[in-house]
Amino acid sequence: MGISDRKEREKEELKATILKAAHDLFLEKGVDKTSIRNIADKIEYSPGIIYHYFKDKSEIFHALHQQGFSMMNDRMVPLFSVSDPMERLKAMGRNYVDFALQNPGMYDLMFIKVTPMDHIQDEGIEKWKEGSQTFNGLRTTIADCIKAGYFKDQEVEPLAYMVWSTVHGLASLKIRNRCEVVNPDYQNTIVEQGLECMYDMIDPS
Amino acid sequence: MGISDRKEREKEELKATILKAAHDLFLEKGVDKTSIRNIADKIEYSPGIIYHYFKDKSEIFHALHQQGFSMMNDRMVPLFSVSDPMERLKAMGRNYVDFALQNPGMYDLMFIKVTPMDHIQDEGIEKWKEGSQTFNGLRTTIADCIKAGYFKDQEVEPLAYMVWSTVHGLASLKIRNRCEVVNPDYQNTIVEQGLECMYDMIDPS
DNA sequence: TTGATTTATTGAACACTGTTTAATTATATT
DNA sequence: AATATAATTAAACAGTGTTCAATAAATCAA
Repeated sequence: MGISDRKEREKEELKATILKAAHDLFLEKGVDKTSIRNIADKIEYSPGIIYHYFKDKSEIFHALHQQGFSMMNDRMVPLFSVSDPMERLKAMGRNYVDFALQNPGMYDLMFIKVTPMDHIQDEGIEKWKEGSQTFNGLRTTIADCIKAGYFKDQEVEPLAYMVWSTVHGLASLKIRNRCEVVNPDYQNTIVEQGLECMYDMIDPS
Repeated sequence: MGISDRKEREKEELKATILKAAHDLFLEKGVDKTSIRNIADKIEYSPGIIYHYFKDKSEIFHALHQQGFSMMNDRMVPLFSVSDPMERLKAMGRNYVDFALQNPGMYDLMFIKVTPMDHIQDEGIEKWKEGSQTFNGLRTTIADCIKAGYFKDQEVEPLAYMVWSTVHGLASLKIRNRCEVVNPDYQNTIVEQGLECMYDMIDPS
């Protein structure tokens, strides 16, 4: 049975090669401008081969989408060693924004692009597991904050969604070039300052 | 000179017809799935004609982009009759989110899609006028809030960007289907509740 | 009204896209 | 070595944005 094992392994290898090429290409040129033929050229195979490893283009994007969440989770996990929940919440916020600005292509796919969510719904992937996991980290931290006496009279779920919305807004408006309306003196630091501003709102000292 | 006037008028008419067709089509099918040929079919002209009225596809999107801002401004202007600045700020927030959820296609083009901003930068349209105007309304209102004693020790610009980010986040995560991670009991009302939650943060009563 | 000129419009072409499929090559099994 | 299975390709299809020479229509000058 060693042969079929090796074949299985080789299949996985080519699949990984395709994913890596796709990843590199769309970090370099953007998701929209990366074509199947571009990927095929990069790995020096014919375009058709890709359809033996992925159902369609959106399945490739979905795979990268998952990789992105695993990257983000890897960065979030260490923060759970921060015992003060408010400090942890702030650290998560900064971490989120930093991730977005350092990996705009990935962030785009994870939180802005339509495609990967379409795929999730089409395939009936009922629970968007990676996303739920990340959101749950936020939910838990906010629940901890409430237990610690912060956010009087607030519910966890709307609060978590609002905090997420704020950091997503800060990052995505920047990524999608909507910050031109901001006073030029603030352009370079506006995301950072906006984040600090959120800190002051959720934790008036 | 009446003839050239009429020709000018007819040219404007066809240009408006193209824009209307484009507008209808992309509200119906989405921006990405609306092609030049679709628009040409709808107005019963050949595809080539569109390039006599618009430089390229992104110029059409930019024109609709501007229409969107004029729609939004029309909804914002009346709010300046609200004299209490905090009440006005809250009303602007609700108005913004409502606009986004009622016109997701337009909102997409105005604040999420890459294309129209690309065009603005390529063409050297130095000051994104429509956007600046809308943002300035927010800036003014927040400055009024500070004068009225709200937001102690905060700067206008970061605060305005943060508030904008929050409402943009609330709306865009919903529009781009990222709310599936939210507890199903809250799904339908999460944007509304998130907004209320923001109200409590900026105006702790 | 005719002929010349300008303008509006078309249709075909180009290079690209995602995707499918029959044919081909390579590998594994008997 | 012959057969069966799997991997890979090349070609095709229908679509995309865009350009451009050819045509049709409208205007101008005589």
